[in-house]
Amino acid sequence: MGLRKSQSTVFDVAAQAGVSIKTVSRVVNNEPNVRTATRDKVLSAINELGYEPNAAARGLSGKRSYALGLIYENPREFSYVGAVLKSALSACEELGYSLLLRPVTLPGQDLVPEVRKFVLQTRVDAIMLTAPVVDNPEVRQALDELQVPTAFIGPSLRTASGVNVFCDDRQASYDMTAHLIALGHRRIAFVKGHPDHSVSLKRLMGYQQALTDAGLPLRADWVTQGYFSFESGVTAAASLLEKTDRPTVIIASNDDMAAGVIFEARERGLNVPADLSVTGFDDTPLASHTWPPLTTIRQPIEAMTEHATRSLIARLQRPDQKASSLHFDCKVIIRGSSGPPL
Amino acid sequence: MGLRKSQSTVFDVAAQAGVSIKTVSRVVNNEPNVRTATRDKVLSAINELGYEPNAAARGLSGKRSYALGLIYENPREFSYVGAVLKSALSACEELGYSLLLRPVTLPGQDLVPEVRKFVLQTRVDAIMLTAPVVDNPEVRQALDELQVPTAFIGPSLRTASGVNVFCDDRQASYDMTAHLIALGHRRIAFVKGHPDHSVSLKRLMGYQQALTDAGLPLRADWVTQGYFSFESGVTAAASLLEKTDRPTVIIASNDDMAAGVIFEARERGLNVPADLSVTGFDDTPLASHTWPPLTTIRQPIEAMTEHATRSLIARLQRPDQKASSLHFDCKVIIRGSSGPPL
DNA sequence: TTGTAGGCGTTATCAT
DNA sequence: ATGATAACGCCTACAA
Repeated sequence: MGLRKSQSTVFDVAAQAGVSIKTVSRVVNNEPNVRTATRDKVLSAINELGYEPNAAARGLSGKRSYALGLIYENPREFSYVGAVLKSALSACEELGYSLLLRPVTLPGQDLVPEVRKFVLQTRVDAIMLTAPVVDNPEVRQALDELQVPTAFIGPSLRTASGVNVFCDDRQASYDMTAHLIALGHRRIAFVKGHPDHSVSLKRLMGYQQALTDAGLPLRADWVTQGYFSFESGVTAAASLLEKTDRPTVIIASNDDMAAGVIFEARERGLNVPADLSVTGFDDTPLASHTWPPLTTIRQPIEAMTEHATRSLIARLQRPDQKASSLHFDCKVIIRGSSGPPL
Repeated sequence: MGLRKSQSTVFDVAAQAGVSIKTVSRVVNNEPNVRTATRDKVLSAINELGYEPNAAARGLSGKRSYALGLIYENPREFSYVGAVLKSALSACEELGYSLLLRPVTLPGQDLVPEVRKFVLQTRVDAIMLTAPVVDNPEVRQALDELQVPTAFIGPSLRTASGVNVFCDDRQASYDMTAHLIALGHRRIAFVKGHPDHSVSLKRLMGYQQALTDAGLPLRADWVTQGYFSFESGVTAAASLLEKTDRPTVIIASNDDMAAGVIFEARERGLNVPADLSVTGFDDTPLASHTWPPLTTIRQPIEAMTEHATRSLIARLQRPDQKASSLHFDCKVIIRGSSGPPL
């Protein structure tokens, strides 16, 4: 492989424009105190030479790297993480930031060194945390000690500092359950989410509260453990549907599991929703693609992530701000997988 | 263990270990010619200080950034891109590289400046290209002019340089079609993929060739245009199934569309596979999650990507290598969505 | 085996 | 409004 054409630098641009490198820097960074005529000269020099600032030099010299880090648990499927990734990336791009990915594995033997290494090596300006890592106390403390500005996407508790975005999973779950009760259901089962995720408990609590408020008993045998995966939905459904007094609805704590429930129902020759109603959570693309399509809860992941990203970057300009937190509403989306009981 | 406002550098480590910064550098980079005792001293100093090398400084000084760039078309769903992303990331991590993402939009008005900017600003050591960008002539030329080592994942034609991984989509499609013919099908429809993707044509050709070899006519009205999305699968199925002499099989050019076909079949009260067999391509997670699960073609995306990533990085150590290309086999996976015709 | 000097391309400081 | 010069943290040369 030959030599790479050497890329032009601020010096080249400065020479071409007949100014100093500092002036070039000012123009590139949109700093004030540059005469319009001067700015134009520099801009056209930049154009002619095809100059692009070197991010490494910038990061070394200045204090900031113009990069954010996104820490997430490596998923089997990108339903949730994919949505976060996509909107974080587009917001970053628009604001001139890049996004560095750091998948981790939970429960991690020792996430702290990994996170430390990530932050220190890359010198990201800030970190974004998604569920379930967002609730990991070790990671949070490590970040706190490193003094990295952090955005928390869907944390269990709002933090004393940083950017928080969340929605009321408990309420959403309550609403879904109440909706099903209103349809006439009395035999309502529930598939819990992964125990590491704080939302799992919240969704369970909403379900239980709605039953209680309606005067229905809480039957422990109608609550099964799931792990947010399709397969765990299949397994959970199998155990719920083999009972003689089987439920008329299964509420799954996410769409992947709900798809698994539908799958298992069909395997057993049950019709959805005639014989069994099924509902999910998240309104991922999958929810529209099952047959019948899933009644689910739309959580505005994109909007939440975009807000978190923008707030985080805004906060980098003006530090020492207090914690901010923004609440987003969830919404029950009714599709074909649910209906009144027979 | 206390608060560390400023992160330690090679100088701190050197002082702590009583050596020069160059020796620290040697240890950090596993260079030879360091006495074991010296190495140990340095290592423990590194440990005590919690030193981590600064990637920006490294990138600026040396000529490599230890980062790869991944360029992909921003997807609606991460079925294909997600698989590539995941395995590229894990290979990178293992080899001490980071991965920078660059989603683009095709057809892009002007991808060249975007790609140029990406490469020049980040100074990535190499680029990975996925379909369909991998076949975009402008992008390829821009990369060529920038003299960036490139890996091509699933290119239409093998390139004169760089790393190529691909599999024989035409053959895979042929095999699938032949399998269906062997089952007794004679009325076989096909949903094409997005015209921007080179695999779309290959998959169509395999289908046509199999029909021809079996002495079956090519019916133009049984070939519909799709765009790799679930919705386009629904639309295509609708047009195929409203015919009076409808096909007994629909071969969709990817799993998302196949899921759409199943969806539409059920909407019309058709049973799969009794009334209609449906097949997909790619064996994404979705393929196992539809009901019935999809007969499809497994393309070893992870293995291909991992190989591409490793080869690319290996090539960075020893430049001036010739082009390499590795072929991976596809395999028909038979599941419940296909069966003999009635 | 180890150390010293110089430079990578940018931003920051302090002049002018 | 503009410019000279010093960091930034590391690596590549070349010495010793």
